[in-house]
Amino acid sequence: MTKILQRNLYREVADRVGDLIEHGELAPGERISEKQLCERFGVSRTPLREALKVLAAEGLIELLPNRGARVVKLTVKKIKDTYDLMAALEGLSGELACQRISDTELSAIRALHDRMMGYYQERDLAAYFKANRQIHESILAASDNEVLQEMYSNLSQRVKRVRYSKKMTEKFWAHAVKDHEAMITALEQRDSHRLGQILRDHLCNKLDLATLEGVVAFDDEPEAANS
Amino acid sequence: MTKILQRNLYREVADRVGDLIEHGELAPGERISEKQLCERFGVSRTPLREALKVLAAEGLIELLPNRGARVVKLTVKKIKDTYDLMAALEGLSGELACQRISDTELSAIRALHDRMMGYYQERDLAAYFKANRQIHESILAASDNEVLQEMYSNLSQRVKRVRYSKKMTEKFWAHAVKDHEAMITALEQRDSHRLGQILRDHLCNKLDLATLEGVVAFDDEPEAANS
DNA sequence: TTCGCTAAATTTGCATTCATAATTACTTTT
DNA sequence: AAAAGTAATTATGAATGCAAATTTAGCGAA
Repeated sequence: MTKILQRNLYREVADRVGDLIEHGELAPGERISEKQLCERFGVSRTPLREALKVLAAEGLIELLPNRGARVVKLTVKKIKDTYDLMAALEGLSGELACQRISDTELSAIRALHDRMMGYYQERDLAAYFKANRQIHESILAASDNEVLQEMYSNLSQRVKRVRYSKKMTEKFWAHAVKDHEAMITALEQRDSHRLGQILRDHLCNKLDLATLEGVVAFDDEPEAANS
Repeated sequence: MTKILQRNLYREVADRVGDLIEHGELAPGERISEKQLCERFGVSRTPLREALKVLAAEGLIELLPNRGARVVKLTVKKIKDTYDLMAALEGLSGELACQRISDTELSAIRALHDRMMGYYQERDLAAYFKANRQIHESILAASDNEVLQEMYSNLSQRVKRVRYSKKMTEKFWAHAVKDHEAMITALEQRDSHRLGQILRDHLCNKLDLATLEGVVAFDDEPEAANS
């Protein structure tokens, strides 16, 4: 039962503008020219403006009345706040997953976990990351809470463009692996409280503030919106 | 520093359509006629359609391609899921508030709490509810996490139209009051873990599934979206 | 009567056009 | 030359118009 995906022009445009933001082609704080984007995508202003409204509601851009759209500037605080939230949501997903997960879902996650451990042994970082992502997504899916999933993916979208240095240290990696061992144990024991705790802490580790400082432009006041 | 509030037609329309949904004037699952709403508000289709896009992004309505907009049907499961999420967010707000709250904010909440207890003694339900809401909002504000606040108010919007019977029983009320006593204690002790726990459990109590069953129409499949 | 097909009417999606606000460029004044 | 005020330009906000899809109504056959 896959979600019905609507292919409207405005949705298409919103996705593509989102990509531009993610890949930094639209700079943070930069004023988004409607005309320019219209020409780029070959659409009229109507669907483009609808797309901008949606992106604003999703938190990727902000709309200043009569003054156009701007890409939201990600400050360190904003990223930190978003990660705090995502950690809480991951925690909840773990708790719910423990209560609701089916045996087939569980064994699928176990298989993913074992595969991932193999990748760790081989030091195959790319494969490890992929399996890792799949595990977290599977737990989220097993939580069987659509609102939660929707909100998580929205938050994830917002910080997607932050690409902190991916040079995982050995120590860091070992720690993450240890987390995952504890995770699968808690999940198989249906220890919801414990899995929740692990997942909350686990995500916090992912956000290394030190590396972050260099990536995000400035942490000054978001905008001098008032005249 | 109040948020700059944009007064665009589309935002105005979105708010008013939101009100219509909240007050049940637009029935769940009902097809929303663009023309009808345009005439009602005296605006053209452009801002109305933009408003619908935003409302869809906010989760109040859903847009079917070429088939118009529908008010999202709230099933018992969806409401339950939303409350689970809100509970997690309230918990997080408590944890963060403990870490970040200032003394002046704290004493303001203490004052609110004491006032609320007075209303409880007098059995002034309306005043009690108002103070209660203010306390929760204050904690949320003290958490100093804008993303969290935004998400919480969005979720709260979604379930606003669910008005379960407000006949608070004595026992129930006493329990809530007890929760609040524990809350203010934990907050003053800056016991973040404990306050988080209390807030998570507290909200769960608010959602009485028994009373809910009668209010929400049906809990059948959300929609037969596929042909 | 019920089912299926076809055509009219309605509704949605998008482009274009008009009005208004903001920005830029230019002129004038000190 | 710098600052300030004004006109020209550009961008945004909203309304209208047109094409395509969907829904509704009407008709005929089983």
